[in-house]
Amino acid sequence: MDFSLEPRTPGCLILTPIFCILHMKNTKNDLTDLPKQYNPSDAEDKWYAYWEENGFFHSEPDGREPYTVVIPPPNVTGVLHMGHMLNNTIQDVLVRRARMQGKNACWVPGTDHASIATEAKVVQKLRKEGIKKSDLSRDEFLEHAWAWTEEHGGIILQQLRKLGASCDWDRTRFTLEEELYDSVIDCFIDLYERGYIYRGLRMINWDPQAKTALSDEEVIHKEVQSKLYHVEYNIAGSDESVTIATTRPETILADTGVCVHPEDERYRHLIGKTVIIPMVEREVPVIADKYVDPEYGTGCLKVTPAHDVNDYEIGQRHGLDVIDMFHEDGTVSEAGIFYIGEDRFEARKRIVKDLEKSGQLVRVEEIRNKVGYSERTDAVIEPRLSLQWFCRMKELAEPALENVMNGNIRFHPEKFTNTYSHWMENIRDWCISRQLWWGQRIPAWYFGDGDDEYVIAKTAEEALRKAREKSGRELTKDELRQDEDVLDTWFSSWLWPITVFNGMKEPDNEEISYYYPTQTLVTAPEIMFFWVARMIMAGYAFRGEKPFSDVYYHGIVRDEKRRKMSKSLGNSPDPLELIARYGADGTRVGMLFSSPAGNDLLFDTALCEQGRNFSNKIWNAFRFLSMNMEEDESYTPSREIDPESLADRWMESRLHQTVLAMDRDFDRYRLNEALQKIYSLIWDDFCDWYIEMIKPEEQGANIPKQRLERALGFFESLMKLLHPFMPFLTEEIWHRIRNRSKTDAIMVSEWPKADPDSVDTDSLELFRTVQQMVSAVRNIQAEMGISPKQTLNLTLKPKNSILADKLAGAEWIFRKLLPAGSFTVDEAASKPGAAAAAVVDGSELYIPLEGLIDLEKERERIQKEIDNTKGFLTSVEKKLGNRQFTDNAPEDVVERERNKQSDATAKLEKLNALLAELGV
RNA sequence: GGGCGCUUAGCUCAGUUGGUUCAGAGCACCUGCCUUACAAGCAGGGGGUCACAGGUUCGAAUCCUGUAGCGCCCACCA
Repeated sequence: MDFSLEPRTPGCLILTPIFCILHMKNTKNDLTDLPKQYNPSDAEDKWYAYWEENGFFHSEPDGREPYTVVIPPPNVTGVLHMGHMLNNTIQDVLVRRARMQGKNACWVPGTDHASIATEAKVVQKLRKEGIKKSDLSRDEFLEHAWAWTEEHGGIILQQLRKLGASCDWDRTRFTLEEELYDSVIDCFIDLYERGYIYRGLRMINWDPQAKTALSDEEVIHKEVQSKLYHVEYNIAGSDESVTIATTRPETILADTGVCVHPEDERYRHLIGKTVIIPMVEREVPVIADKYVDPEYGTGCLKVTPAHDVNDYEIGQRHGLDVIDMFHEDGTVSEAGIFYIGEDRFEARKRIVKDLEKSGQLVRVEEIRNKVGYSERTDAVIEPRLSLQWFCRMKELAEPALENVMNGNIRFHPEKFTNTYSHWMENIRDWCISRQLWWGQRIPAWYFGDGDDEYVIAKTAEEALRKAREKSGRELTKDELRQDEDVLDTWFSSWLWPITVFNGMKEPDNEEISYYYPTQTLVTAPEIMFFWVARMIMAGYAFRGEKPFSDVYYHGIVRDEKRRKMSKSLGNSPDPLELIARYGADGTRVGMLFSSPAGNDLLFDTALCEQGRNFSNKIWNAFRFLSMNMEEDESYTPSREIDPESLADRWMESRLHQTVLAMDRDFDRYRLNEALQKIYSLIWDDFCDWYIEMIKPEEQGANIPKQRLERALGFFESLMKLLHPFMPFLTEEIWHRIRNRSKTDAIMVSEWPKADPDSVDTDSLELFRTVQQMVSAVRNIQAEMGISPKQTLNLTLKPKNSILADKLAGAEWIFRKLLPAGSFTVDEAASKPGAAAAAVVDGSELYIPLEGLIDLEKERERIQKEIDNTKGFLTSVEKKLGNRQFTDNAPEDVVERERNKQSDATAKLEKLNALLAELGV
């Protein structure tokens, strides 16, 4: 195996390796170099190349705490779809944040050889070229497969770069590369020696299209409309007959018995007699077994041990013959006697006709039943008796179950532990051999005439030695035959967190010791059994330790109609087109906005649009700040706030508040909530209020230098908090805000520290009052139809003197946000005649509107307020009037209600007074 | 057949320990604004019996029981 995953770069994906440090232009109001709209594609390739060139993605073991994530390896020949987009966006957000927190973040990328899927694709491709797989030798076929893999392999990894994935590309692995291949073989041998792996004749799930055995997990049961055929079987040596119901009449040809319930009076007399199978005229015994449900069908069961799991078991119990009537491709074999060479479903049609002709088809009933389909080929699964390799699971499952149930491994959302435990408690042996060529070949070597004698060995040499030892014969190399089959893909994937660090071959190497156990696995619940559960088992089996601490299950990406996005439906947007249209950042935000853990994502491009708009908002916020820079002046963003400025104190508090909340969200894997918080902080708080407040007093003037530097300081922190979600834009802004050294990237900057002491609740509260007052004025402007430019004289009547001082100090804010002519704060103010008024938080505000006011409208406004307040007050008073409440509720709750009551009462009084002044 | 989950504004969904205007957010919608960062924008606004029926409690979107509808997982009923 000499396959290197050197990324092959398709033309459309060439990354621009050109990088130049951007210098901020301090050209006042010269916006020629800053377009009004943010253009993501310019920035994205540039910054990705920058990150890669500076080795920011690469991790080496060191003294820091590791944060390791292994990618769920996509199929090597796959292309990026929306599911990958979501999966990898989430991983990237987690990894980027961990990196900024100072952890040694290591995200290991790679691809999966996807045995059955890839082989199917290669077979299909060869068929188009007129080559049948059966015409090729194993080696010839593998050559084609490798060629295909090299041609298509790694495209998906290139595409992940477009998304911004901060994978450690130096660590890219492939499940079929030599080291991993070897590890899988070692694993097989080890489990064999420990007694977990055995070879046996079992009823397995056969895929007649792929011509291979499958595990139980690869069978999908679907409910379908079927026909239940009632067929008459004659009793030998009598005129009597029994009617038997079956959904698969073609298998009549392989019947070797008829079974009834031992206590079924209708059929008791038949037990021990002989029945003649229709068509083939074979005489088979009538047996009794409690398995039969007398209520179902006719209460009489035909037994086909070779083609049904239950029938096989019944056959075993009663010593029935086993007649296998199908070839491996599902066509009828010689053993079927009739319809030889016909497909199973064709044979079914024909036998129904023939039975009808012979008068043995009694009736046909429409029913709904479950039929198993191959997960990969969608072929109807044929239960088939076959010699396969199995892995015994019960003991392996024990620690895997225990450590999830006791919280050592946490699932997010937690509800999936139920599904997991249910499966683990009922786990069955795993069929691990596949009749394919693309995969790790089973290291079993047969000698002698049959398949009974074999040894397990890694190499032919070793096998020969062992075989000689075991047989006591001087065997030659030619007498050894290696098993033709390969291992289930998942038999290599379950080692992924170990083998990417070479932990099978060198269990104590520095890397595995440092990076393992990994931290978070991000995947879909669909593959919980295929992969997650098995990785946990392998973790304990081979390292005595969990493979990861947390599993984040995300949902399926669906379209607006809740249909799963798929190629065949054609309802899946091309991720690269989305990135081209909305930017990688916009697309990432769109994916995360509506995607709490565990929930399906109803994808809508409107969400990406929102993400793109957000990019533009940030871009323009930066554009505005840069407009205010003096030419030839250098600016150093500052996190020293002006303690005199309410705007600064408030913004500082909001920042710390948000960091605290985001950290909590991240700890609980609520990524969308963390995103929404930083989104709102930037848009609603920083842009809509903070920037508005620091705008220059006069047109044409610039924001004073220190104030601008503080704004830039805030902006930098905001960009850091946003970086895990929108890596490209934030990096772009980061470098534009100030000239930086080549290695000073936001992606390796420090995540803001959450400090509860920096949350100044007084300032938050005061600013909230100011906001409400400003909004009240704006409401009056809107409702009265007053132009926002119309100068207003503003009088505030605060509820107390402390607030009076504070509001007086905030005059500049009111003036900045409102077209205030005069501004008065007076505890003893009385309302001017023709004025609009509002009550905010116990304080009043008046706007004289001589000539502008519509008294009737104003009355309506006030009356509406009164009605609302009254409603609120009565509900509070009702509560307080209830003795049960005041006696039983905690003191502070009652106290709160009392406060509400007095506040509302006061407000109501004021409003009534205002209304009275307006006259009736 | 067994298990798990969901039902909150037109749509998609938050709502943690039952108690702060808790009935919210985004989108959509309505009104007014091209206010020199941003119309991909700004300001203002309307909209919900929290699926239904009971119960526990001073108090329920939140806890319990039942009903209906929907979804998912598991299972060998011909």
